[in-house]
Amino acid sequence: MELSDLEQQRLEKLERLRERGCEPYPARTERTHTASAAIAAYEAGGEGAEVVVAGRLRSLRVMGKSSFAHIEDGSGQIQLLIRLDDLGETGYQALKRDFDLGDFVEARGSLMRTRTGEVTVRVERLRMLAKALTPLPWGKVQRTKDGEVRYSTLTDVEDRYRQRYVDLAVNPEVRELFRLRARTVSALRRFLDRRGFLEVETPVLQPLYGGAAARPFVTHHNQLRQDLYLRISDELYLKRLLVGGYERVYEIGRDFRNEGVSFKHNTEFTMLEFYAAYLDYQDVMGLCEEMVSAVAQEVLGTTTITFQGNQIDLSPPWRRVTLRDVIREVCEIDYAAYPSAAALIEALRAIGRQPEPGSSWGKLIDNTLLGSIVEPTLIQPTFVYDYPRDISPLAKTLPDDPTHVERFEFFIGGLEMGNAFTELNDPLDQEQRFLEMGRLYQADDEEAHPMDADYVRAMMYGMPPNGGFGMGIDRLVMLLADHPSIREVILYPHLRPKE
RNA sequence: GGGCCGUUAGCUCAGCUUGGUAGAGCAGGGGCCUUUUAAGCCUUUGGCCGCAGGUUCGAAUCCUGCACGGCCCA
Repeated sequence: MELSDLEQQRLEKLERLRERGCEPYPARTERTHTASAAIAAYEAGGEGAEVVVAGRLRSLRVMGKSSFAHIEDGSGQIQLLIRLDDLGETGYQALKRDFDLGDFVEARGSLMRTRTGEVTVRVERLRMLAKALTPLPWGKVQRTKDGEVRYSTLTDVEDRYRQRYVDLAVNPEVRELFRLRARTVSALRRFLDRRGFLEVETPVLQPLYGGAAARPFVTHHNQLRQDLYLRISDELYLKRLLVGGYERVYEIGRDFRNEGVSFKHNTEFTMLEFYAAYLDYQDVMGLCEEMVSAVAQEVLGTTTITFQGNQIDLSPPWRRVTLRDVIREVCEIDYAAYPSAAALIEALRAIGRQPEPGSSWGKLIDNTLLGSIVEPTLIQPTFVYDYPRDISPLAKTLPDDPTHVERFEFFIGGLEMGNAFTELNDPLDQEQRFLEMGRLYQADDEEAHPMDADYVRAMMYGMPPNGGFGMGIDRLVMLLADHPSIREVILYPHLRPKE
């Protein structure tokens, strides 16, 4: 391994420690208090109490015969006072020469308060727990009465994503962001668990993909000599469970889509899907707005959030508008007046749009009218409902309009957050839809929904009427954390290999 | 896929317009300093200027291509 000059210097320090009989990577520690627990113990009358704290050396102010340091652990920071008189000549020299910012250390000592009022451990023994050979790119931190100002820390996004551990070590707000993400997921689980949903796990490797319009990744099982797809959604496996007799199921898991990346797309992303027997899509809208606002309340303590400068009110009820009406409202095109792809393309050209050639009527509505034109305007939570039948092969047709289905998507902050239907549970209709999809798409279009004969067979045994729902967790976290990029809220976003 | 921008010390960034031996702050090394907190003072090390070509007596700087990343558009 090639060591930089700075790393070489630290290696020499490590060797000096070893020569003196100090193991730089001991297996065990004797920590008695976290940083915040030690401070709490002092505040509870613990002046002079013995504690052992441990953490990463965050700052070091060495003076001739007395030094101050801060160490940081999972709970926060605490100051250490290290005096020559307390440690002895050898120990104090070691601190000055062989300890660096970034090292994990353990300090035994007594709790006190300094002249400036900060609770501090007066150290009697200082021990290396893990020598850091590579310096962390910390900037200095100036603590002011309103918080802290940080200087020149790691900011390059590429470095931050490629070495997320460094990003986390150095930028506390990034650590906080992923705590928020974890709290979001657990709040979703709690919400669904309380309402009688059963959490299940379905296959990630599937012999047939489905449940969404997307290109899959393909992999291969060697022994079985079988090609498998990484799932693009959980939908078809979850609904089979309703046939099995569960009334409410959900899954939170990773889906994979083999398409371009953007500020709102990562190739693998986390999806929540749930299915509930005896609910229709209007009921699901109610559950959805209740769930999202409950999660915000639990995670942020409020249902009013700010996303990219917009104040957004997540409290129910949310606006409900049909797809046809919202498109008419935003760009004055009534797609019902242009019942063919060719006519719709003309109408789009007339307002200066260049839709992708060869798009079907439904795709023009979904991608161009809704995705490009309407979606960015939907800042406040909005349910857009009743979608064209030919882009929704798994949804039940409207009772009074065979060209549309009982489906909604919902939008917040100009982002598409999720998708839901009154699920189609008529096996013969379902089979027809699969066949239709096959005719509608080119033979080589991988976005076409392949026929899933076993799914139809499951439905033949009887599937209760039900409402289904899917939501991108990453996007919900973007919203709650006010981050405009999906990569910021994924620990290890997909990047091209560097070399 | 297209356009624009970025890539210089471990980190944050100047320098490029107008070509002439590579700069700052922090971090690091040496020294002083027993209640500091961006500690302070003195001193000092550190560079494949993203990669590959081209122009030129001479390129971090001008030109071309490539890589990675960002933003915008499709």
